Amino acid sequence: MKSPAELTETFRANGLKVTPQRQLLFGLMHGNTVHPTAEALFAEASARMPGISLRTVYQTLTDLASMGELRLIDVGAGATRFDPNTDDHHHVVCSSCGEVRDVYVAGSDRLKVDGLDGFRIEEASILFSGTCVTCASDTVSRASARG
Amino acid sequence: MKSPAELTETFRANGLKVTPQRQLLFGLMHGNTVHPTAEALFAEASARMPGISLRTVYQTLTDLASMGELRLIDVGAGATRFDPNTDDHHHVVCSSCGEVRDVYVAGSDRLKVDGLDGFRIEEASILFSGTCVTCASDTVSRASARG
DNA sequence: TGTTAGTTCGCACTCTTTGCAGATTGACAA
DNA sequence: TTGTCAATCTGCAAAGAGTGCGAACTAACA
Repeated sequence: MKSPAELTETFRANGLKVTPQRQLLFGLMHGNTVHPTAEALFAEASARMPGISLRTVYQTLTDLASMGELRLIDVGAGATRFDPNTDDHHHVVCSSCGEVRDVYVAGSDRLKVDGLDGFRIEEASILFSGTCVTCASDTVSRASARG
Repeated sequence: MKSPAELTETFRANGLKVTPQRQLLFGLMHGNTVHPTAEALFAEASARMPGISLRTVYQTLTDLASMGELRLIDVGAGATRFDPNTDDHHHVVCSSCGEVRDVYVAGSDRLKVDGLDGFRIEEASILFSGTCVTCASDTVSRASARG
């Protein structure tokens, strides 16, 4: 995702207005690596700008996504996550706490895929799921506490 | 997924009852390759057994999934799809019509993944998306009809 | 400073899925 | 065949995540 200043330019260039709400969201998303949900972002935004609406958060996030500045991630559980990292990458999600991290995969061009008959592929996304370090050690702690 | 007869055994062995509703659903899912949604399955089931409830369809599908007889697929658009194919495979979805097909991927063991620090990976799923043959030719037809 | 098109906000509403509870019915024993 | 009892079914309410809409508001530019 571009910087807040660059986004300001881009929005104006596209005939879109740059409102305080949007500037706040640009700032909250820039460099953000936690892959927040719209609700989470709304909570952060509300703390800084009481009265901002969830509707506006969704609106702005959708605008950014359609401009290619943001990627929507569906980890298959609950709400959509938003990712300002537009590099070619994939994700890993903790099935226990829901944490999402970016992962970089090399060698995917050498995969042999059978069954794509006729499909014109536009995208391939890999989602790893498992248990993060924190949740893994929590499990260990609880186990030893128990027994 | 096991055959309806085998599932009948398995269910009883697990203390679960085998009702007409369940038998119908076993039959509808066995060998099913269209990756139906719960709604779609409910429609098919209703045609054969008027009065069956959507709640029961969800219930049975969930039971089958937790027994490992069915896989839940989230193609990131609308409802969950159900897949009786329990082989190690992945999926491709048509972003135009929503059709889902199974694909088999070889070489995924040789992928180099960076960023999994500490995660204990339990699963990796690959989702391809693009345009299926039917939708691709439809687009062509419309284009030539227009021009 | 005025004009106007783009925004914001709140609310109603859709869609998918789940919780609940009373009525029903498989499964097994007698 | 009948009885018993836990498992199941159904319908309805409700939760979670978004989206459509319209009135009020406000950037952006002349």
